[in-house]
Amino acid sequence: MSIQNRRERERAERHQLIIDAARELAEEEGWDAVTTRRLADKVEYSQPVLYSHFKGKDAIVRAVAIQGAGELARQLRKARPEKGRSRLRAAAEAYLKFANTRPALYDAMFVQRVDIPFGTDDIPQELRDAFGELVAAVEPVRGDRDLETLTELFWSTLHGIATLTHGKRLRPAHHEARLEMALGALSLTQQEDGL
Amino acid sequence: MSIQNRRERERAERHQLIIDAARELAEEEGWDAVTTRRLADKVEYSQPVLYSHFKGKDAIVRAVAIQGAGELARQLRKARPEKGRSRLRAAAEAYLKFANTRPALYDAMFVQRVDIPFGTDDIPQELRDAFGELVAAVEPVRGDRDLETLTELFWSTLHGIATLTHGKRLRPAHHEARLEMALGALSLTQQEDGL
DNA sequence: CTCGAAATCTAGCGTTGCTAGCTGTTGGAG
DNA sequence: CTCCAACAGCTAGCAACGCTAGATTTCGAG
Repeated sequence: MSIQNRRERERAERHQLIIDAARELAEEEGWDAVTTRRLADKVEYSQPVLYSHFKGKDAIVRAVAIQGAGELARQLRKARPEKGRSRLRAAAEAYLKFANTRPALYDAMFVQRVDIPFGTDDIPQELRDAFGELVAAVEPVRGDRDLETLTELFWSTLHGIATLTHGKRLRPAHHEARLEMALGALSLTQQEDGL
Repeated sequence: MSIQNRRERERAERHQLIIDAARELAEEEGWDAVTTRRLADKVEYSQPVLYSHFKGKDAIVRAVAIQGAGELARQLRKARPEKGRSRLRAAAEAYLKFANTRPALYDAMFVQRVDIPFGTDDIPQELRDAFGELVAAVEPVRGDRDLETLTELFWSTLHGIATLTHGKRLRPAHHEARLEMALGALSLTQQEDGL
């Protein structure tokens, strides 16, 4: 039985090795550089080994994305406001910092057509966790608005800023002012209906 | 001289033919289906002809994207509020409708790594126009906030909603409520500083 | 030591974006 | 009217891609 165990352990290690190699390659040179040949080279196995671990290249990207969501959740969890600042701001800054410092990872998670199950039941726990952190950050400013809807709006705003910034479509110098304005808009004062 | 002219005219027509074919193919089957071979087939020329018009496939996508921006600008311009509703809402609805009904076009414009000049001088006029329409829609609710920054925030929010919706990451049933909430947050009431 | 199964690799398929170089057409010079 | 240079367009092919069939090596069980 212990031989079986060793084999399984080695297999799991290699599984993770592939994921790590893919992420590193993507972060260093972008996803275009992540070809099955280069990836196989990097882990020092031949191409078909990749396919004994993952159904295809997409599945590798998906695995990287899911672990990336775990990392994002961790970053959000440990983001606590300095005194005199809101939790909402701390979460927003942590989110945007993540998107900015790990653009390839962020791409795999939320930009590339990667079809992680989202709408349905089996959403990966990592994604639930990350969204949960956003919910917690939004809660103090919800007023009488629907919490989940407000979180989706918060997320959409952050995602929009992150992707447009990454595509150089927003003026970098105004990043702070934009964030300030976004937080101001989302946080305070209930509005009357029917504009 | 008229022979020269005829040649140039025919060339320009074929140029547009290629762009249209690429857009149609992308809208019908997604950008993955837009290969140089299929595109050449569709316009009934051989592959190398494409390269006498465009530097490469990227340049074709870019051309489609820029014309798409023109289309978006037109949609925004003709979006006028029904009575009792804000211009901001009319613009937001037109923007999201565009993103939703022409997802491939929207992808080429704002999602794919397509590197249209943005930050610098020579931004295509079509993009300036589209952004200008957003500015105009935001103006009535600016309060004393910076107009361009507020427009960037408005755009970011719309872009975030559009892309996350397309990726099935937001609950479709709550689309209306989310938009309502977004408009409410962006429109009214100046907030005090320093959260 | 031998054997069979499991693990791993070599080699190759079909498709991609792109290009070198041949071929047939055509408009202007003589 | 003839010729020919210039050019438009095509055929064919390259290197790199994701992926896989089938040969080969490895290694524990008997």
